[in-house]
Amino acid sequence: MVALTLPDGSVRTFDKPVSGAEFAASIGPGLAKAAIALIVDGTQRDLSHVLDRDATVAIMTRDHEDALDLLRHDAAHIMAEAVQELYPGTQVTFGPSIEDGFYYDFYREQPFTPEDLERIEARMREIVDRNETIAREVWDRDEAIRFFSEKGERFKAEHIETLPKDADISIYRQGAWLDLCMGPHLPSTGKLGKAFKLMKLAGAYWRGDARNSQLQRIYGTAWRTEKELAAHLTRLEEAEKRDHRRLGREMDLFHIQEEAAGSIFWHRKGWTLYRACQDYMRRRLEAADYVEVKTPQLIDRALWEKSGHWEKFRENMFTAQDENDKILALKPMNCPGHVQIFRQGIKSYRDLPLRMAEFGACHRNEPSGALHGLMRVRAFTQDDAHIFCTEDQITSETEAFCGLLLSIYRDFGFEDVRVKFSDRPAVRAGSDAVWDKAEAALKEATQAAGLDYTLNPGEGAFYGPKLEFVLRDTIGREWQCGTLQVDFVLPERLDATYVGEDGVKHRPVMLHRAILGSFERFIGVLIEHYAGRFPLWLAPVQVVVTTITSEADGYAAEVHAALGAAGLRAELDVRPEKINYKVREHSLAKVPAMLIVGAREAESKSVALRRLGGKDQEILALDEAIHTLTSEAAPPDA
RNA sequence: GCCGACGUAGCUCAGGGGUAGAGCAACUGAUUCGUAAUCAGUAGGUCCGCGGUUCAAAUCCGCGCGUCGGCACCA
Repeated sequence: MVALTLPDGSVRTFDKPVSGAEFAASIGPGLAKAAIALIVDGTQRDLSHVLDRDATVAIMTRDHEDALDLLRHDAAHIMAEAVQELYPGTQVTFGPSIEDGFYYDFYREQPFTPEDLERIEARMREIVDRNETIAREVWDRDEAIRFFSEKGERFKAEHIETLPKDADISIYRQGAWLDLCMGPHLPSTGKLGKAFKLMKLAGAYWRGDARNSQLQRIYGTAWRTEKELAAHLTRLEEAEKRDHRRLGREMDLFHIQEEAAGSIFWHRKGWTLYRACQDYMRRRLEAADYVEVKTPQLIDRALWEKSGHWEKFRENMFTAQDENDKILALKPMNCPGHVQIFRQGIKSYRDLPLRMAEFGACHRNEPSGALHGLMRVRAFTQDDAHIFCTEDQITSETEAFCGLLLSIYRDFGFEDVRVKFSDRPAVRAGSDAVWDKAEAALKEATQAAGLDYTLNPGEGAFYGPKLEFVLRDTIGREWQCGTLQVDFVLPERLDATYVGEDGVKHRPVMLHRAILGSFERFIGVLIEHYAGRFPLWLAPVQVVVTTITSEADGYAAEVHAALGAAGLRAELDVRPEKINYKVREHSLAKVPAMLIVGAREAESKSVALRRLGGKDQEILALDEAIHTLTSEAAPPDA
């Protein structure tokens, strides 16, 4: 007797073991047809899995929340089958399901081309039409290794060797093709359906290690229905429209050119946005009792040797030589400079915590393949600060920092913040006792600030644990911006001390912290988050005054002057164009507000206020319009 | 840095061994118009750079640079 409990609590009993497919059929023919897998006591199984003991069993259909993963994983297998049919000699490696789709990494001497992708996709559709049965087999380990080795599948053979000795070696066979895989899988290839598409070719390394073989990765996307697929493709187009590189050009914010790869040419409008952010940050830091400093760009190699950067970070540092061949490095970080300021004069415990901020322009020689618009650059300015404090102050300083960070993110329109906590790495400086203390302090402070965190075990810096703050934007993408790192090492290396209450010299702890991260990156995130439609306080041009007829030109100039006097960033457009044309142009330029004036407005000293994207307009007295706009344009901390 | 693709007018892109092409933008002129494209005309090019092959190279080949998509990297 086998008693199987369904999720609704009902129990069905059978005289002898039944397969999942038979179990589904016993419930109903519709379910038998829709079933794609089982969940037995919480574990996913193939539909062919034999239920031979009492269990709780759910039948998974395509509508189940985990079904997409299964479909995508099968899509990866079907792609691998198609590739090996079309290109014999290609070796398979791994092919998992990922967010929005799947990929499979292949080893093949000859590169795949975009045309190959079309052929592969067409073959995949044939395999779906063939509706091959997918069957699980359990093989003997040595036999499996021998089989794959003889086939020339050296990556698979190597992989089996690294599996635990007691692991089941399961093989999935579909038609004439087979692959080593944990499963589970769909009952047949036809169940995948048609809602998939191969997307792009990319390089990847075997086991993710740059020292290993270079593999060719093919990415695809797969969905339950063709409608979902179409929606996904539309989402990608939308994301492309808000790409900060595209908007940066369209909105005349900045550009990059090859003579300065990785550095930004900020145009007038982009620089206005940048300054709005920087002015805001400066006010917030001042209000939070930070002091602002400025340290040198070029510093002698000797200091970087002392700080440890020369040893740990040399690869990423730009250097210059003076006339005596002395080597200077462009600073990649501000910390050593800040310690030099701290060391001037004698510091007492009464000076702590000392919060030293700098809008520090840093240069790092990032690998060429890493550069990406504003998001990954070689020259950037951090909203950097170092808090010199005692060990006892770590908790309160961290808590205050988290509060400040959340408030600032909220002002910029980000409510959704995730925290990653990275604890001690294998190779580290400092005693376990100090690490215990620092890790505990960080955790405590994070919780006190009301933040949840996920653990990144062993990912801390060699000099201390760290927190990383990740923003989620309007379309759900995540961006790492803020960071807080506890550092016991640098104060020691660069000999920073303070005199304690006991009259004896002590080492301060340094907290490295940034909220926006770099202005470049953060502005990139802002552009994409708002799709260029900035709130008034950030918009480079806040309002355009424009005319319906040239009769109103004189009045429009008065309005423009009044806006300027009220501190608004206003432009005047008196070109003799149709109003439709001008509205369209300024709308495309994403100017948040337009004041449109014609003969009527000139007569009554009023304006027609039109909001970006708005359907209609509001007729207001000029004073009233200025009042409305100036109050909206006030930065959130004002 | 690695793999692949790409680099032609301000932008988006076509072309391809023998006067360099379109749309939009720009400029000039006309149009005075009520909320997302008025009409006509004009001008615009080191076809990424450097070498090579060729009677002839934007086109073919080599090297370099850059960009894009991934991977690796992100102290």
